[in-house]
Amino acid sequence: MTLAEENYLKAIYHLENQCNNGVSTNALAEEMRTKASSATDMIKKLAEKNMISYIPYQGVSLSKSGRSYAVKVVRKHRLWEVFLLEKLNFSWDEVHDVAEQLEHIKSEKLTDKLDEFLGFPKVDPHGDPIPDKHGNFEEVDKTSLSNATKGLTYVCVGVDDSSSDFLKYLDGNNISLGTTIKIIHKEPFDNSVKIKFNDVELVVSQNVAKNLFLTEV
Amino acid sequence: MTLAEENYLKAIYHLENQCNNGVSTNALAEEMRTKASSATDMIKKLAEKNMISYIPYQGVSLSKSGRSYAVKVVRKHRLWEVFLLEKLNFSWDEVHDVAEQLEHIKSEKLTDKLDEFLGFPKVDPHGDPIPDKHGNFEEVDKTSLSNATKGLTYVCVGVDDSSSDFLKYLDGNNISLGTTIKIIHKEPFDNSVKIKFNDVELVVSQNVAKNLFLTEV
DNA sequence: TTCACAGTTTAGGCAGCACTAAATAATCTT
DNA sequence: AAGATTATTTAGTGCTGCCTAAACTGTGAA
Repeated sequence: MTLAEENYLKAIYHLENQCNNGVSTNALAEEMRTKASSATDMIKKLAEKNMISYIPYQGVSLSKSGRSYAVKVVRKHRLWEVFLLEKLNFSWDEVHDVAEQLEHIKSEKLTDKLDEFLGFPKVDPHGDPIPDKHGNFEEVDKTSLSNATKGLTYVCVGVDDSSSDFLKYLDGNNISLGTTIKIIHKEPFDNSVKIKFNDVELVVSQNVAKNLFLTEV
Repeated sequence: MTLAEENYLKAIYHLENQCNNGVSTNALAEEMRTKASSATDMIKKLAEKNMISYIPYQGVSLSKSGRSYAVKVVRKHRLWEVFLLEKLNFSWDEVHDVAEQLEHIKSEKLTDKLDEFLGFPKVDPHGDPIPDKHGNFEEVDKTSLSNATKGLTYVCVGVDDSSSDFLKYLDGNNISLGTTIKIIHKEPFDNSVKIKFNDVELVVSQNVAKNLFLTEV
């Protein structure tokens, strides 16, 4: 599998997780920041290799081996993120881009030794679960802050948009994974949410609220 | 710089270190395990980018920026080797291949943080010096076992052939970097050498002797 | 039901990096 | 110094992954 093929597989994997139906060519092209015709080319190659099932004009979905391969790449990505954060003291907004490169290193031994070195972490710095050696992992139970209920208390367990800007925003406001948050008020007008954590109150926009994942305590 | 370009630069760097004159197209092609015509193609590209100076039919040599770039790649390679050996418990015959991949990760921050994490090591598991952030390093003073003098005592400081088989041979005979070796006898007939270390005597072939580097104590 | 349009695929090209075969330059021999 | 040999380069090709432009498919609106 080439680097490009791995990236496409990963993109299909992420898109499948977002909406349960098949992945359209356009959606894939957009995710890959490329053109639909390029996506079609790659789709054919991946279908040829039995990594995806593909009916022209009907989108694609991962095959068993395709999903397994994608999960391996995701596992590597997330392990490297933990390594960068915990061992090399990267900040959580910096880890993603470097992990994008490291995830393509081909050495099962490396991956497993790294996993061991890190103490078999269960989640990455963004709260996403890390598959084990066999590809198994538990999805964390979570809802976005937008869907949280007024008056209840939650713990921050993940972020959806792992863009550097968003993570810096959270850093700047002292929100990190594990922060306990109480929902003070939900403003219907603009869907902003007033929250309270560490004895401070903060109003966050709908955009922020949608990208912050919580679990009720 | 693409992956292929980086590998060519590194190859030119290694060849320049071996013989001081310019690097011939054929030598480069052989080092890269490719054909001379492919080497010529790449030579043109690298010359275009001012990484090497090139006069057709006269071989190539690294420019200032080419050497600087090559040294950066070498630095990364050797740092990753140390990481794999010391942190992930790879054996010294396993580190090379994985480091070949890791050396191409593009992130100066990663390299420098890794260097720091490892405690700014001076040499890699094969005894080769690790350039610092600025590309500076000291060549270790060493002679091969073939050139060692009968009766004198040395310390093993490096290996030339970092092939897995050779390193396994050394492992199997309990020779590692730091081992103190006394030259008992040099056999003129086949250039084999009888050495003594850790109270055991061993006869090693010319091939082994040429690839083992020592420094006198 | 048909038409318009969005979504998708095909056709044809381009750049990177490899290859083979052929041409050319440098060097060695005698 | 000329021919033979070796080293190197050029020409032409294939493969990957991207592109644009054009053709095609499927669907929703009239």
